[in-house]
Amino acid sequence: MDPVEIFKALSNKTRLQILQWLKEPELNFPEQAEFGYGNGVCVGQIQKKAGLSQSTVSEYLSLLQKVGLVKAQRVGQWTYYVRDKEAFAALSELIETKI
Amino acid sequence: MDPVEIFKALSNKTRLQILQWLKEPELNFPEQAEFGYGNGVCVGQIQKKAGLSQSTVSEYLSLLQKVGLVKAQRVGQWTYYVRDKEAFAALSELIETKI
DNA sequence: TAGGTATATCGGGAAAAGTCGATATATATT
DNA sequence: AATATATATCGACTTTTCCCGATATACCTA
Repeated sequence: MDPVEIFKALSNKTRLQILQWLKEPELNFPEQAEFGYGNGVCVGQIQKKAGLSQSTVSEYLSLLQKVGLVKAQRVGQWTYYVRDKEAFAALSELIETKI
Repeated sequence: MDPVEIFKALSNKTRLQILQWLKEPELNFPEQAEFGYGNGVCVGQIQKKAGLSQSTVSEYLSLLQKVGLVKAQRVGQWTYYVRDKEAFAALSELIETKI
């Protein structure tokens, strides 16, 4: 858990938006319904909603995963992403107690 | 309160360090003692401890103030900075509830 | 008002981040 | 094996950040 890297990851409007969307997947990614939400939301859905290029969104997601804010899971040809709730709780705690 | 700007301000080792120092001024800025801690810690003390140039530290502090993480107060020729506790509480809250 | 001290602002060069299109890789289907 | 689809990686270009020295401004004191 490197705070500087985490804050860098959060210093971007689109990435922040993605995280907010992932807070309520059913609401924000209705097209994901036919594949279920059990594993998370796949890159394509997120890319479509973000409106940036496929490569950019893929990089953003892997960055968010690298710093631990989301978890990724490959299922078939899809990679599903979910918000990591514990990471946010830990970050919140850190902000009040350490910074 | 613009989250992206706040996170940008926090995305720097030195700025993060300064905020941590300001959490315990008596401990981290003993030389400030002779002027008291009532108003906060002045730029010179912070600059000396950070080891970066005067201009850089001055800019960092005014950036931290712009996004609301610290409060500044001019007293004579000195500008004193203090951590804004409420801002951190609000940020912590935002991280758990909105992001 | 002249000089000293503390802080702020400006201009710039180097490094990092943002973003893209092109291409590579992994998996699924025929 | 060939093709199609989803995702990842690469190379390039533009914008932003980092950090400095030089200079300006504000305030204090003689």
